Amino acid sequence: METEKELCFERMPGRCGKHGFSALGGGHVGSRERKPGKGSEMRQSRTFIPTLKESPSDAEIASHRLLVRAGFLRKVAAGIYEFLPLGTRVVQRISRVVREEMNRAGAQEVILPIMQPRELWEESGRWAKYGPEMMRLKDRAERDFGLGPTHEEVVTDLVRSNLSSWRDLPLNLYQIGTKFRDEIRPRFGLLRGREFIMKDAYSFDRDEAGMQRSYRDMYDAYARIFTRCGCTWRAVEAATGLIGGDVSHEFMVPAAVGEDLIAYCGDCDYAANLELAEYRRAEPACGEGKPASKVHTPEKRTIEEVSGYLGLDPERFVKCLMLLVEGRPVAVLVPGDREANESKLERVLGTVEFRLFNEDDWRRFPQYLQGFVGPVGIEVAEVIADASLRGAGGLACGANDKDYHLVDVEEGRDFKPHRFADVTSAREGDACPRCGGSLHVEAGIEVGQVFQLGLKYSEAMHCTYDDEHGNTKPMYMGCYGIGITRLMAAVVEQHHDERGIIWPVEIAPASLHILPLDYQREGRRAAAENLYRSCLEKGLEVLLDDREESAGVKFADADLIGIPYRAVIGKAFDEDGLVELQVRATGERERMSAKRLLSRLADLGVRIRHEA
RNA sequence: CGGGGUGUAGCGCAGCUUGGUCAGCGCGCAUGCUUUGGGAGCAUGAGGUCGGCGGUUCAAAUCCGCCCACCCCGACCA
Repeated sequence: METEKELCFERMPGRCGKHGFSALGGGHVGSRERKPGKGSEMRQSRTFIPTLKESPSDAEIASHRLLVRAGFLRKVAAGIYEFLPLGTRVVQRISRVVREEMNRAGAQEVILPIMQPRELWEESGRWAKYGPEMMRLKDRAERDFGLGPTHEEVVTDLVRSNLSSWRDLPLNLYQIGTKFRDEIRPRFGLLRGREFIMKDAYSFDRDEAGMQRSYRDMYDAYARIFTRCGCTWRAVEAATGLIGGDVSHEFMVPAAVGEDLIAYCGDCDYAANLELAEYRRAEPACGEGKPASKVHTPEKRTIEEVSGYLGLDPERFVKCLMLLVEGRPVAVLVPGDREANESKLERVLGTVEFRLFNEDDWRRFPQYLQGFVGPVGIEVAEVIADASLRGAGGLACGANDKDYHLVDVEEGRDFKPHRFADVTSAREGDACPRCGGSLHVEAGIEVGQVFQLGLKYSEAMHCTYDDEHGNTKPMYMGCYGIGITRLMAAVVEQHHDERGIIWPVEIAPASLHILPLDYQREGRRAAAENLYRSCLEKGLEVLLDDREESAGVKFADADLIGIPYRAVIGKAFDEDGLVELQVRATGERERMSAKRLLSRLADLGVRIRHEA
């Protein structure tokens, strides 16, 4: 019956598509005539919101669990999800904020393809470099394609072939679309999916200063976006990884489930991903000038074992890590109580082709005795020491002799690294590299990253322009990403309680949830319908729970779904004709007339929305 | 890719050790009546190739083999 009505409306001239759903909802209520409002219909009885009492067994973290339970999300395969109506609305809300801020910053929206020809990726060198994380496929003519994990190549190609004058720069193009990365291990629901929605933007400038200006504009836009989305966030210096470039910041949402660690200073504004966070080294301990001596340490191999056996602090040890770097052994020296930092090593070594010795490597190079290697007298292609070991004395280390260690070793006297570098991770309490203050370490979810790419892609792909003097120059590029769906999960991580989600108003699937209890009671029902209709006419996003469910069910679902404000029509209505406004976040309740409720919401900062 | 775990109704699970009244429970769903300020009650009912293939056996959800999917830890990483 409804289908017929819908079809019928579609065929009626002069009706635009966006009211199709209104017509459907309106038809359901009865024959009352009404003008279509600005807001879109959302009657719970007619909206696909399959809530679950129990948590799905594969959901571990709050955001995943709650988004599935509240009917926003369903899984299709590992790391691949369907967004149900409520989930889709949230994606649209976030996208709207992103669009507004991107447009305000002067960027222009485009739509770029997800399937991209191999040739473009050959040009940038990333067809070979990207590895199996890029999903590759062939079309019927056996041509190679990749599903875009990111869009530098395509957008660079677009710009180089259609723009060549300095007058047309700067330019900033962005899109909001689906990305695919064949993650080695998808996990945590939306936080690390394979298919996800991302906003990516690319700026093109005439020179470095222009690029820096574009970068700053994007950085500021990001700050506004994350704040509007209700996040607590922190921008940190970041590594550039596969995207490339020199300067980069990540936008992190602090959360225990975050996969990144960040260090930030309690006293100044220094903040960086732990992958590159620096710290100020303390003055190295010096020895008492005693000559190095050999001590018997039978079967003591780990720092823990040897330090316990010799009664020396682990920090007085030199941990000698054996690395296989492009097939050659390299020794890396770090203080015994410190962890080597893989991404720092990557930059210091200038390659990603390295690993810690595995069992085979120890067998292949029997001159290195596992558990007893040390810097003194070691024969190896290169010895790299962490900066904190420069000039240190009174050290203990492996003796390169089975069951022996050395003590009273001094750097400079007993061994000399080929070079010193920063190869260890900062940790809680270390000194800030800028101000010497105390560093803190916390986990965070990366929801956005901005890069100054420089000339990496424009030179490789000949993306050039002619300047005012007729000289051909490569464009300076930047790229800027926001994980829309990841942000959605991050917000839930930050905003939920034991009962469900608590959406920030700006990105909530609706602003107001109307809960008429005992819907059959005619007075209540009419009041709910009236309130609903005036909300729609005002353009307020509203969900009406018109189901014949018990009060408990309605409250429980409402808590789970997490719409920020709730209008309960129940007892108070019978007694005084009032509705009760409830605040999801705080549980506050206040009785008022339906009329006042709307102005009250406006006072509370609920934005009246118009259909996009 | 290595290690561990799980696949039984839409969801959550029991049953598997010891093969045979073993196709079960709770929630959800459908119908009817009663209920409606915190996940209601009664009654009736629908729904499952027990992940797939093969094997052992008189007999397999249960034992064996292979495969697949999903989850966790690690390696790895936008």
